[in-house]
Amino acid sequence: MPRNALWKSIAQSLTGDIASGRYGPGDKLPTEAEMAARFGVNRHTVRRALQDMSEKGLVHTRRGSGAFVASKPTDYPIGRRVRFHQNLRAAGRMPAKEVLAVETRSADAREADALALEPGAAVHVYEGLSLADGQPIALFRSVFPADRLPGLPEALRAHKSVTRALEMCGVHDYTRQSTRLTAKLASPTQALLLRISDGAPILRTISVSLAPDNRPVEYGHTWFAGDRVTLTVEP
Amino acid sequence: MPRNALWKSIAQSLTGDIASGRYGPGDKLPTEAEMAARFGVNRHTVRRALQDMSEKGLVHTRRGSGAFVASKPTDYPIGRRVRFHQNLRAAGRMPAKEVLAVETRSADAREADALALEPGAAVHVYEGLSLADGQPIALFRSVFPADRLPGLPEALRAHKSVTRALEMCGVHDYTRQSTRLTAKLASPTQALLLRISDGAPILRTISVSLAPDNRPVEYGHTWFAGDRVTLTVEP
DNA sequence: CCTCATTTGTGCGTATGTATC
DNA sequence: AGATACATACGCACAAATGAG
Repeated sequence: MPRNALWKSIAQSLTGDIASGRYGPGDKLPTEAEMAARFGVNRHTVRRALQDMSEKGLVHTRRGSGAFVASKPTDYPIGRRVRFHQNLRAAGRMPAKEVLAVETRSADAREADALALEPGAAVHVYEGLSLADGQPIALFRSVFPADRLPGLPEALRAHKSVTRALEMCGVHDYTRQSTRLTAKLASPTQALLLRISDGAPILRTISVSLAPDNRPVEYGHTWFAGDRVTLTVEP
Repeated sequence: MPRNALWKSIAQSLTGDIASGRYGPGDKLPTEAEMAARFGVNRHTVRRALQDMSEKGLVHTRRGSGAFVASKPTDYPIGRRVRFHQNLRAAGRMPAKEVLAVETRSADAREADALALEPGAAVHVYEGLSLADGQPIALFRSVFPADRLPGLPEALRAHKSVTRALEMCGVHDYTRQSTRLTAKLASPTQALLLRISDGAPILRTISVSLAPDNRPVEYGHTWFAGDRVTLTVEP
C-alpha cells in the first residue's frame, strides 16, 4: 500500500517537474487523460493532484483548455515607503503597469473618511494591473483627493507611476500610515486579470498614505496574487 | 439545471447554517452520509462542499471522527509594538498562553546572526501556544540572548508573558525591527496543536525585536492559524 | 488491550455537462 | 459544427483512524 496517498505522489512528481524546469511558467501540462495513462491511475486521481497543486498556486486550470504552470512568487516589501517600481527593480525584475481606468467621481463614505474629506467630495480613481516580468502581480485601486491634486489624471496617464504623478502635482514624498492585510478568494474577474484560478487565494491590503504635511493623499486597495508574492514588513 | 454547481449550493447552505449560529464553533456537523441523504446527493458531492469549506477555514475534518466548525477569525496587529495580551484584550477576547518548552541551548547560525551573537552563543528558547477564548491562535518560538538575560527562563515560567518576563530582566521596552510574512501549510504537528486541518494555510512571521539600546533581544517565529487571524500593519 | 461499528479518506468506473479550440 | 478537454455527479469498494464498549 502506498504510505502516501497516490494523488499526493503524483502531485509531488509534477511539482518536481515544475521545480526542475521541465515545465516552465505558462507551460501547458499534458491533459488529464494523458497523465492518467502515464501514471497508470484513474483520471480522478490526477484531478485530485492537480486540485492540490492549484490550491497551492503552482498551477491553474481552465475548463476546455488545460492546466498551466503558474509563475514564481515575488517578494514585496510593505513599510513606510511602498514604491512598486523601485521594489521590483531592486529584486531584479522588470516592472510594468497596465492602466485599467482613470476617472474622477464623488467619494463614497469609506473613501471620504479615509481621506478626511467631506462626504461626496471629488476624488480621482486610478485602477490598474501591476506586472513583473510580464506576469500579473497585483490589481490596485488608488483614490486621491481631487481638490488638492487637480492635474493628477493627466499625470497618471502620462507616467503610470503613482510616485511620479504625485511629484508632478507637488507631492514630493508620501509615506504609508497603515496597512490592513486580509486573505480573500479571487473573484472570476480578478482571476481573469491576474491569470490565476477562480477562487485562488488573494492577499488584499487596504492602505492610507500621507503627504509630508501629514494629510492623507492616497487610499489604496491592492489585491495580490497570493501565491506570487511574499510581503515583508519593515516598520 | 442548477446554474451553480451542486456542491457549491451545499457549501453555501452549510455556511449559512454556521453564520446563523445553527452550528457554533467546535460543533460537529452531521456525518457525510447523513448530509448526503438530507440533501439528496451522493456522498462525494457533500465531500466536495466540505472540502471547499475546509479550504476557506470554516470547518476542519478528522478522519474517523467528523467535520467540526472552526472558530472565528481574530484581528491581530503587527507594528512597532506587538503585545499579545494587550492586543487581544483590546479586541474583547480572553487571552491565554500554553507553555510548550523553555530551554537554554546554543544558537544556530541563523539565530546568532539575527541576534548579533557569536555563533554557538547561549540562547533561551521559549515555545508555546497562544489562545483566544480557548481557541488556539498561534504557535510561537522566541529566541533570546542568554548572556544579557540570565533570569529569563524563570521569569517566563512564572509569568508566561514575554513583556513581563523581559521587564523582570531589566528590559522595560522593546520594539519590532522587522517582520517577514510567508504563507505555509500546516504540518501534522502544527495542525494538531492549532486544531486545524492538516495542510491548512498557516501565516508564518519571522521577526526581530530591539531593546531601547537598539540591540536585538528577541528573534521570533510565529505560526498563525491563517483562517483565524487578520494581520494589520501600522508602521 | 482488544474488538468492532462508525466515520472519514482514497481510488476506480461511468456518465453527462460545458467551455475551448 | 465538431472534436477536445476540463467540471460535475453518481455508485461502488476498501483503507485507515476514531472511539465506545
